[in-house]
Amino acid sequence: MLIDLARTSAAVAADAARLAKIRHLAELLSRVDPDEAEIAIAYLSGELPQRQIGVGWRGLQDLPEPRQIASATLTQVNDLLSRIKAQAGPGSQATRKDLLAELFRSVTRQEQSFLLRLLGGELRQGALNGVMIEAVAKAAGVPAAEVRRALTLRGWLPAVGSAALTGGVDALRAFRLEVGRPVSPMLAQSAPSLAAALAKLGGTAALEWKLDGVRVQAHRSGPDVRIFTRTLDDITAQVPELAEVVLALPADDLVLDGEVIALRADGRPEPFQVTASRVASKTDVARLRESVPLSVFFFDALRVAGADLLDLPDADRHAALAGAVPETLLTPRLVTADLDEGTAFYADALRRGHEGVVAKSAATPYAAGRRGAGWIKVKPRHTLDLVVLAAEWGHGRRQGKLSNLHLGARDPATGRFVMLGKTFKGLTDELLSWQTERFLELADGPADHWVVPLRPELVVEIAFDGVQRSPRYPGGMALRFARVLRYRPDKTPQDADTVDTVRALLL
DNA sequence: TTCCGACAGTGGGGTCGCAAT
DNA sequence: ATTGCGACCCCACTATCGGAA
Repeated sequence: MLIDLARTSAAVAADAARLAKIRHLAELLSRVDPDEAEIAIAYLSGELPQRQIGVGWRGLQDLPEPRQIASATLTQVNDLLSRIKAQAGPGSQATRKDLLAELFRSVTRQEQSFLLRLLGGELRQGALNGVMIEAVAKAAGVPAAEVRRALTLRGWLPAVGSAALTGGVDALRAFRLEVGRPVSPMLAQSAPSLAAALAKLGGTAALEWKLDGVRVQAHRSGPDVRIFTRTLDDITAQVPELAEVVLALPADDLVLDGEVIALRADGRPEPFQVTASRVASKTDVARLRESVPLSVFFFDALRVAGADLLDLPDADRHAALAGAVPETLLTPRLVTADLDEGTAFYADALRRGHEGVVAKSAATPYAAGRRGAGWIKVKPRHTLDLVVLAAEWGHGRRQGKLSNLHLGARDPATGRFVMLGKTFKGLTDELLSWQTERFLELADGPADHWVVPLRPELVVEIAFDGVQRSPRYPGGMALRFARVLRYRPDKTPQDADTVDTVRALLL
């Protein structure tokens, strides 16, 4: 029953302790019908079996009142969500809305609240994939490591968890790397400097250029090639030149990990927006590949010539990769324990317009998620002193706090401030409280509105990765990945950085 | 007892495809 | 032709719990 999940979710949310959350979830999983286990695991980890159904925050407005008595089963709810997803073409939005209303009319208030959070993509119960892995392990009586391993290979916890509940460890071990089915990609942590990254890895590391493109996983079985993104979406049709590259390799049973990127004629990278736009385009691909050709650089191999490599150390996997693809397709790499040598490699990557480097432990096997810190990215950081122009009220745990800052640079020509973007990152709870009070003193207009305009008096030091062209902001440029470092009470708005300084970073 | 790894939460800019206007 | 929405590309950071040291 849906009500059982809604109650479990509420209990999970009410307990701060992770072990208690795991207990609540495991108890639910222990009594769920095996036929509905996949749905239960998906919903309680904030996912939908359909992945996405075309309903977002807007579609969740103006829903009907709940009924009094709970009767909906998981299968009923899930079938309705499938019907919503299946809508397409003229009139589909109205039909979607009708079906969604039908769903919400058929459930109680507590179920509505759960569905709203689930469909809105913000479960806010303090448990998602990571906690659910533990809960599945507990309910199925298997080691969590077995669940994690199967998840890496299958990439979809509801399927893995359902198998674990039914078939235990044996069922989990049956998950193998399958060519044509994407694997959860290994992710990197970050470090503030190359020295810090090398220290974390303990001496010798493999350094690789960090290219500012789109992560791809290439699968080839004989003549069949499939290309997947980080979220395991199939983008083969959008990147035909990549499929051709893989098809031209001598080995015909392959899974490779790499980055696809648009390069200019001189070999320097295009801005990320160019690569992303090209990769996302589904129409006119044949013409686009002439005007914006994509290049691919591989940095890992999960399977070469039919041999699975995931459990091998990085050094061995890379050796296999280097044997399988020509050097022109390899991400430039340097294995070193020497900081000076590494620094020169990093500086060279930046000079050529790339994002930074990734430092890798030579010993680490391939594992999904961030566990193990086998990969550490290092990127340079810019900073600017900007003026807070406005602030937005926060959600969730930031409710009641002014959270999101509108940032502006000084325009010497007009004496006014030009907005360059927003940020909510880098703020401690203490700082959030302080700035909320301070902002209400500076409020220049109604403070009960979503956005609270401020007199431009506060200077804040902002870190960011770069400046990009913006179709949204008046200066035609925006900061990428802006975050707060600290307030600068010692500075006045007249000391703030200017739009000219920012524009110089765009070029 | 202290430290630190892993998670969840809170949102950022940009772009595409699609349906509605 | 334009606008709004959902989805997904890139992502940084803090708070918290609980196992490791």
